Amino acid sequence: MSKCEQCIIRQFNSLKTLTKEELIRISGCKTSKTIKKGEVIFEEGESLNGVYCIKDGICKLTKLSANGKDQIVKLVVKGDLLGQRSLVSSERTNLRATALNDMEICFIPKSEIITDLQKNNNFTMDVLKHMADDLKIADDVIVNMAQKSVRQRLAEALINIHDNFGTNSDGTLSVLLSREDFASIVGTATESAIRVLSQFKKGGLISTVGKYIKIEDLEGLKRIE
Amino acid sequence: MSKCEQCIIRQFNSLKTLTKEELIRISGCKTSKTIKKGEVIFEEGESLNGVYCIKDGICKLTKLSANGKDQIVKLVVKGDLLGQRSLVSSERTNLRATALNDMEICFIPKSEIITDLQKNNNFTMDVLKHMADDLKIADDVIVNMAQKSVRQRLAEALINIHDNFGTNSDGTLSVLLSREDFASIVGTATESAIRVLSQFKKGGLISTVGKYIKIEDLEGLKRIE
DNA sequence: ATTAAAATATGATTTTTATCATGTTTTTAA
DNA sequence: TTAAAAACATGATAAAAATCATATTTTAAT
Repeated sequence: MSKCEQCIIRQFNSLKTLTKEELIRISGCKTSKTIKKGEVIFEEGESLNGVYCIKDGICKLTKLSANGKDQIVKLVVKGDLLGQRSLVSSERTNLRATALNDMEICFIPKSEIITDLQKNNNFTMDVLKHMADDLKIADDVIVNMAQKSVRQRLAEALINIHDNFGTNSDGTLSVLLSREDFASIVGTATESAIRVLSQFKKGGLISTVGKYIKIEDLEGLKRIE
Repeated sequence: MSKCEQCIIRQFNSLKTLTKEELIRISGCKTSKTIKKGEVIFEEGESLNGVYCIKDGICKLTKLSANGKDQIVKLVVKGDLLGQRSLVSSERTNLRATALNDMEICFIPKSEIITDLQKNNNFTMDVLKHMADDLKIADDVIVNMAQKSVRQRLAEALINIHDNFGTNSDGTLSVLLSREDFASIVGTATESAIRVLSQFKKGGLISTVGKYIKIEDLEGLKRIE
């Protein structure tokens, strides 16, 4: 099994603040998992007793609304930590995590990492910093959901995915999402998401390469009213 | 000037985790302010170099959307800390804070409290816990904004205000908001908020006592489709 | 390879919500 | 106290988005 202290991924998240000794201890108690596309990592309402470090792949965090539709709240990618809230509160998760492609993840038991949280203030501060960033982003999402049209939200979703999750060598968005997923990010009906994406394509704002989407006119997308 | 170590308000927020010595030091460098209704405590984009402890009153945290409308992201009341994010990051605020009624607040400089954040792990952990709670609430708001109708969102807003901020002796909601504020919480046009509240009143779900709103049928509000 | 299921697409219609218009009431300030 | 401004109210209309219906295409399973 691979060792945390030799894993590059930790540089991308709060684990980078741990000392070599702490990492070796964590490494000894972590478990690695392979998750297949579509598989659920944890359910809404489940008790998490640890955090996941995403070594590879992407997953969506969703919440089931009263109307029966899933809302995607966040996309979590390679390098991110998953389930940080479980470190702080003993509450159950409020979100479900589902793999969007095949993933490699490591599970670190809460019992082990909580020691670091209590002793290594650098670690706590870094977790806090990430949480503060997430909160700021969440506030922005609230404003967008409340004030912008479906077209605008979808245009922004494309731009966000482009900026935050990168592109393949041919310029297509590396994150592959179904139209239903897009609808679930934007908070609209699947048909509406399909319609708007078709319009974007007709308007030359995006193009498609197989199932992948390529942004052709970033400025145009930003200008959507 | 009043002393933090004798102030009851701190029991409601993370300051409760500070030791008596720490409190005395904080007390020596804090400044008290009176804020009048409608006054802005800080602007979006301002650099905050400290946190505010709300001794009395209520304020709204808003963000200006590209369409020129303000969106209320959170209501902050007596007992809450304001500007915690400034403790963690040196970024500018992403929200504006405006008093909804006359307020008493204390300002604690970042330079002083940051020492505690670095040395007193209980304090850091409590701030972290609050941030995690806020994040969970924000996620719920995102889902509501994305998936629920204006009627539902407004009904929930009333219920939230009732549950979290309490009522006056006659049962009216203690938080007094204009119809524009309600619209800004729910993310709708002011006219729509007025219309829906009128419907709720006609339907016997709420009543009004002067400018105050009273919930008459809590279960009915919860049943709104 | 063939069929079933899932995902994508698009039209027609209805519902929801925003916008515009205008009037009334309440609050504020001179 | 009175005029002006702000807040509240409501109707008419337009725009946005959801829903329903029905194809078509793609993917998965036998």
